[in-house]
This record gives sequence, C-alpha cells and structure tokens, in this order.
Amino acid sequence: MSAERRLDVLRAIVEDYVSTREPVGSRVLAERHHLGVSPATIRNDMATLEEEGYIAQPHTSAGRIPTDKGYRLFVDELSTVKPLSVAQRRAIETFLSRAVDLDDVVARAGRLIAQLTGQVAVVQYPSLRRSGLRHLELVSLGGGRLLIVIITDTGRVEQRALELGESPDEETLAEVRSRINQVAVGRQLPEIMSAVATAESWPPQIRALVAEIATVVEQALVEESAERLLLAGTANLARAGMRFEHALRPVLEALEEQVVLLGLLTEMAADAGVSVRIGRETQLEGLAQTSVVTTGYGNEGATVALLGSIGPTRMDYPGTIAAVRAVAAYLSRVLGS
Amino acid sequence: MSAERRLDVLRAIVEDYVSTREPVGSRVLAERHHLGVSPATIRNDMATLEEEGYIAQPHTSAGRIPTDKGYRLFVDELSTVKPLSVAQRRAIETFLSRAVDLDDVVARAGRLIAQLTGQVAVVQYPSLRRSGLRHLELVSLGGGRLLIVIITDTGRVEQRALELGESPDEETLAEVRSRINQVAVGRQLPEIMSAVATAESWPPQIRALVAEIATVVEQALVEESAERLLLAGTANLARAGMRFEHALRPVLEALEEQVVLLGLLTEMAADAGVSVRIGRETQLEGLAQTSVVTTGYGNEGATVALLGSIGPTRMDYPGTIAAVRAVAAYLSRVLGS
DNA sequence: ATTGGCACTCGGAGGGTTCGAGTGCCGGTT
DNA sequence: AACCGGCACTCGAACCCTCCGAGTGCCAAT
Repeated sequence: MSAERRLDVLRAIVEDYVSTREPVGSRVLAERHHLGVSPATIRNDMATLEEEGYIAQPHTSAGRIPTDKGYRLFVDELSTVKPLSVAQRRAIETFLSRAVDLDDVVARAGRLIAQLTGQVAVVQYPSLRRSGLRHLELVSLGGGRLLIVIITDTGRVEQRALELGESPDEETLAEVRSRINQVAVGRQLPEIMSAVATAESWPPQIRALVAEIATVVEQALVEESAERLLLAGTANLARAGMRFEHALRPVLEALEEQVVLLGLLTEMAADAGVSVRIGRETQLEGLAQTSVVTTGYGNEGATVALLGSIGPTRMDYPGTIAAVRAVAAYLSRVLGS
Repeated sequence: MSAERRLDVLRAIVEDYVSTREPVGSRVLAERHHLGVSPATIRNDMATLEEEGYIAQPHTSAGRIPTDKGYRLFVDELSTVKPLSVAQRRAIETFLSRAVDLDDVVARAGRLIAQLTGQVAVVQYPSLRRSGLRHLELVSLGGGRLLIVIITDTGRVEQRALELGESPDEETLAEVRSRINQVAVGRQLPEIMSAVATAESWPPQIRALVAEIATVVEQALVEESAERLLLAGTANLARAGMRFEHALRPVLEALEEQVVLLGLLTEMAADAGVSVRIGRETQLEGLAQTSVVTTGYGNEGATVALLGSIGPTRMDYPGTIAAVRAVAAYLSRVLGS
C-alpha cells in the first residue's frame, strides 16, 4: 500500500468534498479522479487515513469527510496555488484605485475579498503603531496651545492638541519639525518617538519640547489600542451550501466579539506570509466550524495591518489564499502611493 | 358586535403572538385575556378582523396572526408606552458616558440598543451636513498651504488642506478665523458656509480667502455623501425565536446594502419623533419580514443623525420604541456636553 | 348580540417500510 | 505483498400512512 497514493486519495477527498459538499465514497472517488485503482483499494487507503485521523465518517453508511487535521495536511502539503485570472487582477486594481480616502480603501478591500471568496471578509484598519510617519506637522494655535498632526504613510491623519506654558516661537517650531521628520524616515511611530526622546545631542530647549510632543503621541498610540475591524459579506454565511446555515448564531457572535477576533488576528500576524487557521485551531468556540485565512498588508513589505477571509472549514483553500494574497498586494501598492 | 371589543381582540392577538410566537386561537384568547365573552364571540370578531385585513391565518386549521396592517393599527392606536426601569436608564447613562471619543460613543449606543431590544441596532454616524460648528481652526503650513480643521459640536474632527498662491499673514488669518467663528454659533455647516460666502460687508481681501475656504468645506460636505452606518447585534437575527432563522440571507443582504438602508433611514428621518416602518412598508424586499424603529439624536433637539432597531415584524413595539427613544435621549445629552 | 354545539379541515407528529450508498472483510489473483 | 471482485451488513434519508387535536365556520337557541 503506497503512502504516496494515500495522499493522492486524501487530496481527492478534500477537493471532491469542497466542490460537492457531500461526503465522498470510494466509488465516485475512483470514477472522478483517475487514480488507477479500484474502489476496494481506495477503501483500504481510506481506512488507514481514518485511523490516522485525516478523515472521518459522519454516519456509518456515509462517505468520508476530511477532519481539521486532514485539511491542515492538504493546505500544507497537497494543494497547489491557483492564480487569479488577469481579469480578476485588473478588477481588483481598478476597484481599489478608485477609493477616495483611507476608510474607503479599507471598505473596498473588504467588499473585494467578500466577493472573490464568497465568504466573510475581515480587514483591520491600518494601525498607528505599525505605520511609518509620512509627515509630522506642528502648528501653534496661540495661547500656548500646539496642534500636532500625524500623517502616516498609509494616509491616516490623526491630530492631538498639546497645552504648553507659552507658545514657542516659529523658528523653534520649524527646527523641531525638521529634526523629527529627519529622524522619522522609514521608521515606525513608537520607534521614532523613543529615538527622538533620547536624542542627547539636541539643544536643551528643543529637547524639552520634543519630549512633550513624544508624550502626547505615545498617549495617542495607547488610546488606539482598541483597533477597529471591518467586516463584509456576512450575508454569505447564510448562503445555500454553507453547512452551518442552521448554526449561524455562534459564528455571528464570534464575529461580533471584535476584541476576541482581533486577538486571533494578532496571533496570526506572527506567521510569515499567508496564515491559515483551520477549525478548532482558531481556539474560538464559535469559529470551530470555520477556517480563517489572513495575511498582512502595508508599505514595502512592512505589515501595518491584517486582512483576510473567514469561511467554513470546507472552503476552497487555494482560491481563498490566492484572493487574500492578491488583495493584500494591491492594497499595499495603493497605500504606498 | 362592538367595534371597541374588536380592537381589544386585536390588541390581545398582537400581544399574545409577540410573546408566544404561535398563531393564537379563539380559546386561549378567551382564557388568557379576560375579555368577558366566549370563544365563539371572539371567533366572530376574528372573522371580521380578517375580512378587514388586520389578521390572517397561516393555515386553515391554525390560529390567527397579525398582518402588517394589524401591527400598524396596534402601534398607532392600541399600544401604550412601556417605560424603561430605573436600572436600565442608569445603565444606559453610565455606559454611554464612559465613551472616549465619537466612534466609541456610536459603538456603545449600538451595543446598547442591540442588547436592550435583542435585535439588530443601526446607528448613523453624525453627519457633517447636519452638525453645528464648535470651532473652525486655520493653520498656515507655510509655502502657501493652509490647513483647515473643522470641529463639529458632536465632537467630529475633519481636516482639509488648501493650496493658496501665497501664505496669508497671521493677522489676516486671525481675523478670518474670528469672523467665521462668530457667524457660526449654533448654525449648521452648509448654512454657515453660504452665510459666510456672501457676507458683503467684509473687507475684500478677507472675502477672497473666505470664499476659498468655503469652497473647500463645501467639497468636504459633498464627499461625505456616502455616510457611514454602524450595525450591531446581527447575531440576534439568528436567535431562536426569530422567525426567519431559515431565511436570514435576504435580511443580512439588505443590511449590508448600506446605501439602500441609508435611503430608508433618510426617508424615516422626515417623521417627527420615533418613526416605525412595518414589514413591506420599508419598501425593501429583504426587509419585508422585519420592522424598523428609528429616531433622531443630536444637540438640543436638532437631529444630526438617526439610530434605531431592526427586528421581526413580530417584535415588542412598545419596548423597542422605549429603548430607542431612551438611548437617543442619553446619546444626545452625552454629545451635547 | 351572544353562545353552545357540531361537523369539518388540515398540519404535524409518530411509526413503519423501503431504498441504496457505502463500508469492512475475505478469499483469489497477479 | 499489493490489489481487486464479491458479498453481507449497516443505517440514514425518503416516503407513505395514519392518527390526533387545535382551530374554524356555521347554525339554531337564548
């Protein structure tokens, strides 16, 4: 009994089950995939695969379906990339490039993923923490008030006011501004702020002002801890064919628990490239029947946030991975310009 | 046959059906609500009510359920207000007052409504168009660039840059700033801008600058036409007892069509006080089985946006109306401070 | 106007049967 | 040793039938 063929059988089972949504038996397997062996032989392979935990039988007299472990093996070893069509790529590009501002870009990315995968899309808004600084603007508002405007390289704008004893003069401001912006190039915000706060060689009166500015910016970073998520395509969950039509509640609940969902995404951000969590691997009860596919996006390879797709464990992994990766790539490009 | 009792019967049918979710027959009606007449009499009333289109029979041998028209009569004439408990009011107040910024206030209001009504909550973000101006800040960025910062009385902050031929001097800026802010008090943005643009008595060089500023602000108002909505509690749709557990798709789809949903809300904004659309009155296919209850919120009675709850036509109207109204009231108060 | 009585309807629950897909295993073949 | 045809067995899904009872409309009586 060849171990290699057994993997072919597993691949065939996954592909068949994903496309038909029916438990697959030995006969159709032998017919549809030219494996060159008889159903009886396949049955033996299936028995072994079941012992090893890759597939399971919903009922005694039914075919087999892949387990989480089976999908995991399929994703890691058995699946091949499924490139998007040129038309699809072009559609992504033009749709994203029509966005008018950051919110719109994120919303459009969400709709794209939902539409391409036929599943739920999740997009994290670019985080201040992980963004680079495009420009920091300092504006004296008079009466000792200073307006700090942070413009990130993802196009996000955030402003904070700072109360000072007295208004600094324009030259000082100009110097602080140019010094900070010089240090900033290509670095992330928290890093910039700590670098700036400890720049010992700077003149003392400037250092004092810079320290105050850094404090305010740090404060903004902390407040932002409740990052925002965008969901799209939740109606897809109720589509015919999603096996949990009748057990939607837990899934919807899990998706509404944005804090928990964010935790999962953050964990997944640690993986390089596209990250896949299958079924119970998500560690979330509500998502036990679903898989999550995510990847990072941002500027020039630096991840500023995640985006991804959530669907039934019985999803088209190669297609979903391709869609998520493509949208992330174009999104990064749009943000970078 | 007393017409008055017939209305009592209708009220009893609505209340019973809402609480039991079962078609209600003449016998239980006579038992549960002390109407003082026999089931046979009630049957006659029911026959009349059915002829008039207020109730209907799902099957020949089943009890009656209210029609959209029946609910409408109930809401308009038969229901009494159901005040929230003191504990509930206090919970709303403290929960809302803990919000840290505008986004958070809106999110919290959504969660409150979803939780109080056990249905889906919709909250429209305060619109720039309908907001008053708390403060307009003008900042010269040097090189002929001017930063315009709009702070609305709902706490929303929006900024736009303006390219000028040359940087205006600080005195001019200060004068423009103070003139605009003087005109602004208590008026809405579009109105302010047109008032300001036509202030003939102002010195010419100031009028030119003001006109440019007004153009940019108008532009911001136009761009905002795609207003944002927040949804919360969609998981409630899948709760046991929501009759459309198995026909969720159209509802979810309708909720995702934010443009369409916004159109409905805008229509409803025309009604004074709490506005109720029942079933097909929404004119949306996907919401044919649901009712929408909304009301405006804002500062001192001026509506800046809507918020509301969406649930099955078979909802607890008095309770939903009370919850929506209460959250709107506290939300207005929080925003006003 | 109201009511008790009565014949009638019909959806839903329960129970039994059939059907067939799919399995595991055994013994034979290459 | 690997593969395969054959066969007995299992069991869920579908179907059919029957029965039950809630609920109705109508009628004659009060």
